[in-house]
Amino acid sequence: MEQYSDRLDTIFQALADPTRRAVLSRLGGGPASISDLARPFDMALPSFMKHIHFLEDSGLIRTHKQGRVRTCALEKAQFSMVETWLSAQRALWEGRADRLEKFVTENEEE
Amino acid sequence: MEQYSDRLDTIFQALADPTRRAVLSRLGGGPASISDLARPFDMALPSFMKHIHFLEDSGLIRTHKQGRVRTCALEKAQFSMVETWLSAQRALWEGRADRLEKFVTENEEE
DNA sequence: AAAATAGTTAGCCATTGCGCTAAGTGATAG
DNA sequence: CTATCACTTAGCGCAATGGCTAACTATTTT
Repeated sequence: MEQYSDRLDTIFQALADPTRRAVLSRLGGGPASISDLARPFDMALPSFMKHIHFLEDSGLIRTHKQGRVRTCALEKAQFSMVETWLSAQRALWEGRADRLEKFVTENEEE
Repeated sequence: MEQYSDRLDTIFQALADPTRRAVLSRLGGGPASISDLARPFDMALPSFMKHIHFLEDSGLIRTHKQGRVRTCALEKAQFSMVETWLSAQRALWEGRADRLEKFVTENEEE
């Protein structure tokens, strides 16, 4: 359970970019193709694709190609990593020394 | 309300590093000095200080120097930015077209 | 079959991130 | 008043990020 931290790294970093967050919001409404997703952004396609790859590597979206079209969809479950971390953090503030706290501190301190 | 997105950038990026998350967890237990915080990490002090500055710039911690000691403390309120974004995201999945959704989409799409 | 569409690959560039060492400052301890 | 302590500043090096253009592949459309 040491890659828990690595996953969080990647997820938080995926979320640290406005383009990627906007893509996630868009996908909240349902799946979409790369070009549909890219349209609102003033950015060359290859640049945009990097964001898609980043999101896919983080596990926040999954994609699948059919014919010449690649469709992207949210991987909602991945968001719970963030929620778990936040809850654990709150648990610490509140001085609760429960499972959650142990789990996180043991996995975070290097 | 255009810097809402910039704030999120900085906050998420602050969270995208295991050292910084560990510091936040540590501070969850109460304020601490720089050297106390740095002790567990196998890292030169100036390197560690960059993390502290990053956290302070993100607003997730605040610090204050007295004599030669700088004390750091959590700025818990800042964590709600993340929670708000997550809630908004969930609201989108659930097709709820409420205030939250509008707020986020209007501020995210560039 | 030719043209248009939807991605993809390769490579360049500037900036930022994250580590380091060396040397400096200002407060406190002896 | 000298030494130590707790940062702080300056600057270096390397890898990753986020943008670009140019050129390519594979699928539809016409």
